Amino acid sequence: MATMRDVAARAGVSAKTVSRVFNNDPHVLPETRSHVEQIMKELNYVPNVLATTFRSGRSSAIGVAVPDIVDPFFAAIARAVDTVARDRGVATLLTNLGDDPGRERDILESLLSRRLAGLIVAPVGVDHSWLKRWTDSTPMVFVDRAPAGLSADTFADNDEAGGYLATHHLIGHGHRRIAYVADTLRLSTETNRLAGYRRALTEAGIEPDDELVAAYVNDRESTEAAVTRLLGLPDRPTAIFSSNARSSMLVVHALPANELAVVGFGDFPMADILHPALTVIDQDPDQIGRFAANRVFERVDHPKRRLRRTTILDVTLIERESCKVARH
Amino acid sequence: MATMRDVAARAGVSAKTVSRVFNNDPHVLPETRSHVEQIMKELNYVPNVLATTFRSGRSSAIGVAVPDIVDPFFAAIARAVDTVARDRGVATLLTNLGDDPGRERDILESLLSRRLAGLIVAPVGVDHSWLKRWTDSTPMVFVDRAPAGLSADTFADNDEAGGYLATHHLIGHGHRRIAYVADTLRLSTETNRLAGYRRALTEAGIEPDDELVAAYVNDRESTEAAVTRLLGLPDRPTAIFSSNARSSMLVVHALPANELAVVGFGDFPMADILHPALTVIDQDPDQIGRFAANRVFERVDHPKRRLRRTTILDVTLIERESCKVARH
DNA sequence: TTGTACGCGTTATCAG
DNA sequence: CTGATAACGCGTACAA
Repeated sequence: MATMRDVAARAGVSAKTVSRVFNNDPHVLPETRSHVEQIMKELNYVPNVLATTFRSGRSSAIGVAVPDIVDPFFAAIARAVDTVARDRGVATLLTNLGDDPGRERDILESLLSRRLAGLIVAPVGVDHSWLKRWTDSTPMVFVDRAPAGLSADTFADNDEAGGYLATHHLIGHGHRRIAYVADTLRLSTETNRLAGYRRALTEAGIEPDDELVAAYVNDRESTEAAVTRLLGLPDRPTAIFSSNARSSMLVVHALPANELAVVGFGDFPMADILHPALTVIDQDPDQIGRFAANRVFERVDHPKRRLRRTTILDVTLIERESCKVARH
Repeated sequence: MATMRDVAARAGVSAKTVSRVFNNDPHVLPETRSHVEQIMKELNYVPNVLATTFRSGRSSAIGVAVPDIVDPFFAAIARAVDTVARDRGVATLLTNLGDDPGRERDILESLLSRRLAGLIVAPVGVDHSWLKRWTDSTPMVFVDRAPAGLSADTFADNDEAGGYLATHHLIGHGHRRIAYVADTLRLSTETNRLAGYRRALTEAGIEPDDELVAAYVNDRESTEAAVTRLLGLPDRPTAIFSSNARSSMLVVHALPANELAVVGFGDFPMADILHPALTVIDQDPDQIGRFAANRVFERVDHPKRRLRRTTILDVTLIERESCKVARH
């Protein structure tokens, strides 16, 4: 591993000159430059990014932290960020937070202590006030969910509107007994979707019924149990609003085909090939990722510029077939 | 951002003592230790990982580079690596390579120049000889595909056996005209699967027919075109072997339901919910990720230990319904 | 145009 | 057990 000094010694110049050549400083004689470049090639010189970052305090990488890389929604956000960052010659470092809120701080702090140029987080924790210490040294952007106990740039979907849209659409198809299926109800995204669901019902003169809300649907057993319970209800539902993609996949799997109408929150690969093809609320993770990445760079380039902190993105309904299943 | 010196000054000790406390060096008086710990808490001291890594040369992070994070196969590998690394208190930095072989080197070199403890790569490039320069400073493990022009630890699936298994299974269901659908034919994984396909045919006394091989199936149009061509053949196929998950999703989408029997290489979410549910060759990405991560740490802990370089993992056939579609 | 001195935050060495 | 000093590789400030 050749260092700058090695190159300098071999080229008969000072380390500083090598540095200048590498950073395209114009104040170098063309002949000196080409000579040094020659030696750099010979020695296969690669600058130690660590030393550069350490010295300058400015890193050329941004971090992305998401609850679960395997979730196509978060994967798509990450890829979009990577695309934007790469255009700028910036590397993207992705990390999995997992679903344990208690670990979030350790993981994020380990990322931050690498002195990244910026950080994009889809949080799982319940408190982010401890991040204040980092906010003036590292631009931070939250996606999917806003932070708790901290004011920061946020790009989130209009979950309430999405919940409303889905439910309203099912009501439009004549349904009045509509079940709500969720994973955890701890996160604000879920509670907002639930609120939208309730608003649509109330607006249509339907009394929300807590018996129709099934939470903690996150694996095959819990889904089977929830579906069985719902179908066994005396006044059983004719439709289901599944509030996240993972639950949607599970519900579609557990439900006898064409038994109930279904609308899911969050599109996923293959949703359009199912029988019946699943009607969904689309979140456009690609857009979220691009916005978040651009915001990070905007904060890097213009630290003082004043910008609206919170951006709520519209969601749209993609109508396919599952919403048209007839009421039994 | 308090530094070690700040803590040292406030605690009335030297920086080295703070360092010792932080690194649990036993040679510190308990009272000194608790006093320093107190101050560290007061000042919210977080060590600068960058400086530590820079100085010591030892990083506490490993890198993972995959062609596409959104592909559930690679995402699962990455998550498995992360799980193993976290148990060891090591952070995982994930990066997207994209499908441009030309960019691979830049991206990997940018990761390596951060002086990671190890690197796990699912390569997309055609030459990796340039990596030799890094191999003695950074343990490297390849997954999914072996490197080209470089000898390194590799955990790959038995692609040839998988291709054979799938084709043999279809032959067992009475098919003799079996099409082979692929994305690129550039990568060794694909050519090995193709070799297995040919071996199964030959072994059954069936002459491989190049007209039945459709390559470059990677988006909706190319898939439509390929399927139309295959179905229009005078002696048209009665079954398809799709050699990767992405092609499988596309083929299943483009094919009229129950028109041809299908077996796909690589399982994916929802494959079991399709109509008919897709029979697949399962690759167990979770196992690959765990193996790769453990190997990295083994190389870190025991640099001199001699280990078998290449590990070929068995694949299995998950029989569902799509292989049973009758011959028309 | 080029070079010298110094420091970023931490750890290794060696002395006390 | 504790501290002073040097060094990791590079960039900044200033001098030549």
